[in-house]
Amino acid sequence: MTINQEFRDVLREEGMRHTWQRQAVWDEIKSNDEHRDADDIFICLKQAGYPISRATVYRTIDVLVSHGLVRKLDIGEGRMRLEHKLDSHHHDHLICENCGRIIEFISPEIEALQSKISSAHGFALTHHVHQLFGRCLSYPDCDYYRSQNR
Amino acid sequence: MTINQEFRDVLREEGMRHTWQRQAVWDEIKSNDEHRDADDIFICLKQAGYPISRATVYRTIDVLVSHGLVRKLDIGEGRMRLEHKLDSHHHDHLICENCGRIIEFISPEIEALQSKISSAHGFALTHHVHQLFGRCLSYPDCDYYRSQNR
DNA sequence: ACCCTTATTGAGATTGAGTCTCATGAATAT
DNA sequence: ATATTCATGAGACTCAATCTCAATAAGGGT
Ligand SMILES: [Mn+2]
Ligand SMILES: [Mn+2]
Ligand SMILES: [Zn+2]
Ligand SMILES: [Zn+2]
Repeated sequence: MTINQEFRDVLREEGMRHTWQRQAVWDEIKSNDEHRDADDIFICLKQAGYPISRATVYRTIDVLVSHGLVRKLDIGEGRMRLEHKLDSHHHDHLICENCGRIIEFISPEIEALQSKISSAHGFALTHHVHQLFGRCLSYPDCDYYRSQNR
Repeated sequence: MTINQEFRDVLREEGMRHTWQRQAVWDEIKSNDEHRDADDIFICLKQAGYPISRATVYRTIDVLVSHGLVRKLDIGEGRMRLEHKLDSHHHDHLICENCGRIIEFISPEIEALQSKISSAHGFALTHHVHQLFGRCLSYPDCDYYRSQNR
């Protein structure tokens, strides 16, 4: 999954076709570590000159998610954010309600407690959503960052 | 908040008017402990014969939420579920992906860890979203329950 | 290289939860 | 009772995401 050739193979193993559209969406999502949404990706590709359709971007994102290459993140905005799973160990998120910053955190203790709670209730845990909302006091530019990022 | 007279007062303290529509929405939400959505409430009221509008149901829910009487629950279905906060200490949810059951859990350990993580990142925590998705092995009627509840 | 089959695409229509508009109606204060 | 002003209802509207379907192109076979 680190080089182009591999993405072509991931698709072929499922009998799916490798198109420049799919490659372009995957490349764009890989290209940075922010938590952008589908329309961000679409706009980037259009501005880079690709004649791609919004529907194809959405469809490709679903392909990437079903192959475990991308994760959708719903932070209650009415749209999905995305993140590639290349260098990723699982993590959850801290979200600043003022400036919008998204900080990642890992807590083996919480992960363990989740498993414990699930089995205590006779649940086979498949995944979880865990988000902490607040205000990032530690970033002095919280308000400035907000003004810069919509 | 347990008797009618009090809801009228809650509204009046904010200079808001007490209408039968607001009372009916609040009564309906109070009437059971499931996690229904706005349209469930609307349909119940219509079937009970109230000539209420969908817009009023949505608006009243927001009033109830802002007064701390109701909590919105987003479990990634594209719509909000609701729960009244009458007998409620804070809790989070286990959600069965097969039958749709929603089980409540409380974990003081996790709550404490959340605070710890937030302050470690210089965050002033305001609220959190924590949901465990899986399958409820402990309920033998999981499939049956699913078939009964859409 | 060329065909053929069939997955994929693009444009725009559609969906669905939730919000907004604004004329009409109702709740409260005096 | 009247006046004031907030709340309501019907339907238009928003916005992310999905769907439709005719046109296109990927990739296996020759
Ligand atoms: Mn992340
Ligand atoms: Mn609950
Ligand atoms: Zn901030
Ligand atoms: Zn179940």
